[in-house]
This record gives sequence, structure tokens and C-alpha cells, in this order.
Amino acid sequence: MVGARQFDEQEVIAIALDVFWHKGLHDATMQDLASATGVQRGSLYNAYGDKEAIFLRAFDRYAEQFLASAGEALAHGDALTRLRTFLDMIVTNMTSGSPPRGCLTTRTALDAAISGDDVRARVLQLLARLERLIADALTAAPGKDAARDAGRLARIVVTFTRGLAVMERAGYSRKQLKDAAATFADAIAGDA
Amino acid sequence: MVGARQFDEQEVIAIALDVFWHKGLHDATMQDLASATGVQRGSLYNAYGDKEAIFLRAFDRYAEQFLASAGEALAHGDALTRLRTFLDMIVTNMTSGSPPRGCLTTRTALDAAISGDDVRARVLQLLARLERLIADALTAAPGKDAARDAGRLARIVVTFTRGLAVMERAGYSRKQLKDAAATFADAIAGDA
DNA sequence: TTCATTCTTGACATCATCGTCAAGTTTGAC
DNA sequence: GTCAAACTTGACGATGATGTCAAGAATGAA
Repeated sequence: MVGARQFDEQEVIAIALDVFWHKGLHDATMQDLASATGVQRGSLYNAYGDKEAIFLRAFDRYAEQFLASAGEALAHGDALTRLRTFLDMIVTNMTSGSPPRGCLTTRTALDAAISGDDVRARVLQLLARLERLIADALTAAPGKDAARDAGRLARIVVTFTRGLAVMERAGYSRKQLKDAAATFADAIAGDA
Repeated sequence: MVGARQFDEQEVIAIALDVFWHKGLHDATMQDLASATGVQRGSLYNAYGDKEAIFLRAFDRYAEQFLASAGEALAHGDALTRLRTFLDMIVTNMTSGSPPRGCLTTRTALDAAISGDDVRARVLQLLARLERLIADALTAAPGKDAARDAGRLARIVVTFTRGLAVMERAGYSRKQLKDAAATFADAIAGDA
């Protein structure tokens, strides 16, 4: 390999992820990425081809981080505890940063109509993996009938988390979101 | 009044609503609006000022239509029936059109960071009105304890509907969304 | 019918982004 | 050290969107 790359790819992708997280795939420009990473636009085109290619790498990084966090949050306690911990993590995650960065998956899903097939597929894939993770956690939880309908429950949990992401963008505070999440968890997994 | 307007304002706003519904505030251009309405760009600027002003009018129209539909759907039956009917209406609404147009409120909320204060305020206002509508409907429903925590329940119902809108964008079918909605309604208002 | 007012039209300047490229620079293999 | 390959840089042209404007057309009041 001659004429080696002048920048650290891992670092560039990590920074790109941050840019996309705050601005979204659609609104982040190559210039935004160039400024944030300190790598010229031309170099980014040369190295990755286009913005979507960079996004896919960043999104993959994000997906792994996200699923890892979800897995941890869902690992301990009974069904209600797992759900509460998980939702808490979700809300904390989307209300972090200044300004709060929201949820990248949700933002990307909303732009699905104007995104490439690859992007759409990644979003669906992440949602599916998350759903499975939740279903498994509910099934594995000690307690009575938590495992019954774990699949169906997992889907509405995923759906509800997407709703939280929208409410965050609409302007609801971390506290309001956590309250709503707690109400939801109780209604779904609480001892009725 | 001299030099009368050459187009029907109601009709222009109705068509603009359709354009915004399919493309979103951010992605719809003045040219899109001009083409769809048959009114020249210059005339639209002259009549309304800018794109956001047109959007606000269209959104107001949308909000009234939407709340009227929600009110009807929530008017009859016990709490579970009202919730089911309402969620069904929501899903049908967002999966109508070709291509499906999704949910304008959700789309707009996601773009909140790059929208004006007026737009943000309208979104919040609509969500708040919807929440009150649902809370009132749950309170008014015949049956046992439906009215208990109606406010809290209404908020998670609103949140869940936002989640449905995201899942629709992600690619879930009308049937999948209705299934999820039914699961949610049962879990929230069903006889535990 | 006249005429001031308002609307309409098409063109214009501006701006931001995109994707490409030729020239220059850096790098590692030999 | 030499050199070809790969990367970097800054500039370029194309595109599409925005908002403005002057000139012309249409309208209704008097």
C-alpha cells in the first residue's frame, strides 16, 4: 500500500456518527462531515464514495453500541424490572448531548422515503434485532406469564420506544418521557 | 379590493396539505407547491410570504380534520372499544394514499430542530389537544376503572401512536401496524 | 370608462450543495 | 534513493432552491 491514508478511519466514522446523530442523514452535509473530522471533502469522497456510504458505516457502529446497551439493560431482574431499566436507558440515551441528539434510528426511519434501499434495510434490521432481544429478555425473565406473547409484547415495546423518540423531538423533557415510560412498563408488565 | 386573487385559497391550501403530507415541510419545495397547485411561485410568495406560512395554514387544516376524526373514533363504546377504534383510524389514516403518506405531525416533529418556533408550537399544541381528547374519552367511557389515571394513559396512547407512525415509515404494513395496535389496546385497557 | 390597486409573471441574483478533476504531495516497496 | 501508487487539495461546473423585483395584466370602485 503506497500513499497511506492521512486520517484514522475509526475516528472519522465515530465523529461522522456524532454529526449524523445530531443532524440526520439528510441534513448533514459533506461539508459538515469535513469540518467535524478535519478531513477535506475531496478526501472523504475519495475514501468512501458518497455520504450514504459513510452513513452506513456510522450506522453500523451505532447499531452495535445500541444493541449492546439494550442487551445489558435487559439482562437482569423480572420482566417489569427489565422493561423499566431498558426504557430508562432508551430515554437517557436520546436526551443526552447538547442539544439533545434524539434517536438516530427514528430520524433515519422518517427519512426512509428519500433514502437508499441499503439505509432502509439497516433500519429494519436494527428494529428486528431489537425486537428479538426484547422478546428473549421477557422470555428469560423469572416470574409468571411474562413469556406468554413475548413476541407480540416485544413489538409494542419497540413501537413505544419509537414513540418516545418522536415525543422527545416534539419537545418533551427527559422527566416527562421517563414518566410516560414508567406508566407504559407498568401497564404492560405490571401485576395488573 | 382591487386586482382579485386568481386562485381559490381553500383549494390551494388543501393541495399544499397533500404535498406537505407526502413530502414533509422540509422536503417540499416552493416549486412542488407551485406545480401541484398551478399557482406560480411568485404568486405564492406574494400571497403568503414563505413556505412556512403556507405550511402553518395547511397544518391548521390538517389538525382540525385529524381531531375531528379522532373525536368520532373515540365517541362510542367502553374504553377498550374506543381505544381500538381510535388506533384503527390512526393506522388507516397513515397508510392511506399512494405511496402511503405517513403521519404529518410525526414527520414535522422529527424536523423540529430545523423548523421555526411557530411550527414547533403547532405540533406540541396538536399533541396536547389529542391527549386531552383521549383522556376525556377514557373518562367518559362506561365501565370500571377506565377513568383512573386517564391522563397518564392518554399520554402513553399518544406516544404509542407516534411510534406507529415511525414503524409505518420504517416499512411495516397496515396489517402489522393494526396487529400491534390491537395488542397495545388489549394490554392497556383490556380486562387484565 | 377610467384608474389606482392588487395580483401575476418570468427573470434575476444569491446561496448551498453536490460530485469531479488535475495538479501536487506523501508514502512504502524495491 | 527512486518511483509508482494512493491520497490530498483547491478549484470548477452543474444543479436546485430561495427570495426579490420590475413590468404587465386583471380587477372593481367611482
